Amino acid sequence: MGRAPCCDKATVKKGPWSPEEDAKLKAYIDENGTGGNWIALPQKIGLKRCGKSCRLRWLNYLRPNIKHGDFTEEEEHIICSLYISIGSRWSIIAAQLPGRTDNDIKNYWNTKLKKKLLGKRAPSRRLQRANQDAPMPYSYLAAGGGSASSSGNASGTTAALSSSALERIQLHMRLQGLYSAFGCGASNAPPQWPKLEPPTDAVAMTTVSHGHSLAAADVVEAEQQLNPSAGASYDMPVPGGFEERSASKLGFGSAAGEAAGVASTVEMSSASMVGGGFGYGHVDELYDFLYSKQLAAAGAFQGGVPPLPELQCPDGGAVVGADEKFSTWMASCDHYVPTTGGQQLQLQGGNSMNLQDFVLGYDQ
DNA sequence: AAATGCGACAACCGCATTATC
DNA sequence: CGATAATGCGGTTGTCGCATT
Repeated sequence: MGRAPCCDKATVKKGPWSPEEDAKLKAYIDENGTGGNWIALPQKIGLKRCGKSCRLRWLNYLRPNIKHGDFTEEEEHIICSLYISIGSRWSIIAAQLPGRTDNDIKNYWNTKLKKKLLGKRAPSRRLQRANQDAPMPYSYLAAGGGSASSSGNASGTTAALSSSALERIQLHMRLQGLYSAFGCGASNAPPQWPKLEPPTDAVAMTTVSHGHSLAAADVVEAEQQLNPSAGASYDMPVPGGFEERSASKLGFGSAAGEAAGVASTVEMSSASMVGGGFGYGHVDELYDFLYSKQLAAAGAFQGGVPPLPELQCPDGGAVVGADEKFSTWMASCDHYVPTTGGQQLQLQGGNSMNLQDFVLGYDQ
């Protein structure tokens, strides 16, 4: 039983849009708006296009005030910070970058930023297609993985792990490697994850006291997927940039930071931006990492990878694991207080975040 | 000069969610 | 309140152009 198609694929044109089609669509929407019905729109203006295709074309290309290319360092900064924090929620990330579309950001991440941060070239798509007989997540391949595992059926289970989660683990570990190199790890003063603040107002996004937050949540996911019977350690290839330690053993099964008696928490900050700079807390290291200012000197990635504590609600209650758990927590935990102007997340220290800040402005 | 590899971007596909009847 | 339609979203694929062999 297949899903009913949204349009008649036999009569609908596919592929790149012509300037004439663009002009028709833009002229109509400029004059009449979308009319609230994308499905009917192409028929109204005589376009042989699927309504979804029209919508996508409008949102990603024709809509006013769209910026293409030339991401600024600040934008990269925001993308990386948010990706580490929330994963591939491209629409949410896009909402923090006026004029950018989720598609643009997604493409930019996949083609540039990911390589910049993970430090390895992605195999070409052709190569990936050629290797389809032995499916393996890209990020795992990029990590040089696939050769050794003590978890038995690891190749199969690893293949099931989302690449987003693995990438975030990699980013997490790279940053932790940096922190170790800077001596943060040895001082029992865990570094903070980036504190993101939207560029336009005083509302902040995420930071995590005692660090390690949401990316660590992916470790929980990885742990569960690699071995449902928790408590074990896993041989796992160390991701990009760590190739020289590719046989390192990572102890994912130590109930993470709990062993250290550290309850990681999510907190949000309402600290305002200062003088055009980002109020990113300890994100300087991330910034330097992004722009390779300290990589060469780091002598980095020695001393092992610190434990990765799980993420908890501010009350120490629900442990936040994978993306889904984060969503669930965001939606359900009692720090999430409805207000008349939209949802508001109550944060540690009395700060708060209006969730409507994440509303996309597509129709403006 | 032709073939191949690769990066970048646009567009498509299908599932999830939301709105409407 | 359930069914259906519309929309939103993220992952994936197609295509083009440049670089390299």
